[in-house]
Amino acid sequence: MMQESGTETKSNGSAIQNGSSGGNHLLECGSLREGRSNGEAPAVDVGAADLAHVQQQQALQVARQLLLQQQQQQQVSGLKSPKRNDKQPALQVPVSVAMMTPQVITPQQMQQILQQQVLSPQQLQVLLQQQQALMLQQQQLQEFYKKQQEQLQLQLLQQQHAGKQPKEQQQVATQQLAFQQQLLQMQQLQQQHLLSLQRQGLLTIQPGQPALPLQPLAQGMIPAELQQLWKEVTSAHTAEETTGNNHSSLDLTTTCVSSSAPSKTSLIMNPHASTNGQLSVHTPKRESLSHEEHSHSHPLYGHGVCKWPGCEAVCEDFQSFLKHLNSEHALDDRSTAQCRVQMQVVQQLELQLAKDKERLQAMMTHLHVKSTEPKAAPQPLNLVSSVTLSKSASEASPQSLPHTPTTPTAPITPVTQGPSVITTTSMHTVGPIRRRYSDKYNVPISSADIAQNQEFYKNAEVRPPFTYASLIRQAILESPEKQLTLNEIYNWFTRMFAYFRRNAATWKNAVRHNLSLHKCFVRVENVKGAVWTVDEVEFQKRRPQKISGNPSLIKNMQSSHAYCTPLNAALQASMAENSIPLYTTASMGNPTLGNLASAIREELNGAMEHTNSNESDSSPGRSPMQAVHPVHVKEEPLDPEEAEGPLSLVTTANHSPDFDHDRDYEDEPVNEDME
DNA sequence: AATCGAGTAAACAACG
DNA sequence: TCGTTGTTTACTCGAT
Repeated sequence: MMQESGTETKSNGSAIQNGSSGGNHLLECGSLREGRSNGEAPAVDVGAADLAHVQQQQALQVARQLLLQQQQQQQVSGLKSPKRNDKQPALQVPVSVAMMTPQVITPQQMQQILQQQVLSPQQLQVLLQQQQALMLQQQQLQEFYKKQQEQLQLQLLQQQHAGKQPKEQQQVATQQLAFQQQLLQMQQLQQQHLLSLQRQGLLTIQPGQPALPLQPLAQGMIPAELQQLWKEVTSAHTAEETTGNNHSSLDLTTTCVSSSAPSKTSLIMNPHASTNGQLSVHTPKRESLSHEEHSHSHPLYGHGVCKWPGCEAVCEDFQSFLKHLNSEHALDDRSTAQCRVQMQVVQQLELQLAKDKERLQAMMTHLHVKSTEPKAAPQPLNLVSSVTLSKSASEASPQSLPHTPTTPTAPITPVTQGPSVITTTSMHTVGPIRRRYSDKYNVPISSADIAQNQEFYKNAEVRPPFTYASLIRQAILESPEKQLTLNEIYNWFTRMFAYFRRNAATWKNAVRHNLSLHKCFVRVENVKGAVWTVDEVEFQKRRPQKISGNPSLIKNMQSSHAYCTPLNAALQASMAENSIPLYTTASMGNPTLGNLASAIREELNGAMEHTNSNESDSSPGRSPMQAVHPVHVKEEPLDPEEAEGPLSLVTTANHSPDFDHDRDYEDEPVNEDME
């Protein structure tokens, strides 16, 4: 087991590297643009030539709003794209989102079409059929594409092992290219389809709007939805005639706005990304898209100002804004150019977002948070730097463990990390702990974290980021008499930390080892055996050597005047939030949370004290708990006869109100009645 | 590169 | 005899 420790750690490192490597290089969309310029033949020629001018304007507005909203939606959602293998080799043939998300009429668009009632039911039927056929094609293509991707990855894996460039890979790559071309053709087809719609006045697409081409597949309506919509509309269809001409200069050259934003990291982190290559984006509701609704949420209108880039024209109300929009930002070269600029901006922002996400991912990976779905577990944000699990845990439980769900007070998980990153599964793949922040003082500890984490560690099988020595000391200090038998220390571990409910042989050995090794733990004999106490002086002695790392942090800790004051305040606030009794002394009821918190704070204080080289142990930073602690300073074990005094009274007393006598932990039943 | 602290494993002895 | 407790050594790893 021990020999595997190193290898496992190394393998973790390699996994981390794999996980953070391989940026996605997306295909240029020049070919797409080129293909589109060639194919403008309308696929459908529906006789909708008599659209009324008013309706036309309305459709124009609605379509613009829709498309803008969709664009915003995509920006917010980080361009959801099919989730693929996390460990994509860097050589993987990249695919642009545009290719993976062919154009499909979105529900909003379809809704708009239907609401405008610009088509007869027969015409809609035709459109419906076309749409269904297109979607069927897309699904088939995407399935094929997925297979191709998997095949390619297999090839690449083999190639990595062999260190050569086999011909098969080139063949697969060629196939990939061919398939991508096929997808391009598919998109062109769909764009033609949309173009035809647009020419019929069904859709008015502002030039440069990337929404349509970027529309993810899942946002397209599934046939069932279309059918349902179709029924609704046909049942309520009135014979309203629609006439008129439309803008026909649909500018689709901006289709390739699909940037490289959906990087791998965004895939990993996107909680909505499903694993089957499809998107789990919620299907937008078929809500009514009246002007009133849009007037409150028009992306280009807010606070009485037109938000068109570089405009900022004041519009008294939404109607005037619409007029302004139609007049000033009509479909012309200028607006088109502005749209393109805006697209560039969006693209850059998406790129930046992708980079930042990737950076975050790398940071978390570096901090031993395994983000490989479905691994990783909820853990406190402040602990990620040091929370790792021993290999023994992973070896003892290679299977999926029935993890205890985290409590409501579980520490907050990193932001933007969806379930794909923070799940309750498997934390047992990480290497052994080498550093704990409680001893290193280089990670800021929030008191809220402490209080919350205590509850967290009770339930979540996450290794506490404290050294054995710190935990042993804490266990002893929490006891009323500041002394515990070995078995009681064991029980404290298992009671306070779910992690120590397994692999008992390992950590118990470590506890014994620490008790013997460190001078700060003093064995005191009594009639029925021996108890362990803490020599605070020795414990404080051993810490200065471990002050390390971030000097600025220590400086900050020192410079933050009255460090303990905000800590206490925050701690109390946090405990109040969690309905935890405030601690004042160690003898208070249920003092565990406060004690642990204060103990850790002591360590922080100790670090600060020792950085101030002239400080003595009796610095004002001492916690209330420590103030009342009787400090045992004994270099030699007590004479058994001496120990028969008051100390012996508590040797068998289970002082903790919630002491678990009946808890039977799986690896090794705790011997509760040893004495 | 050397050193140190921490974690892990294991051998061993004493003891009940 | 067996399990627990306690000590010690050896080793690895991460940080400095």
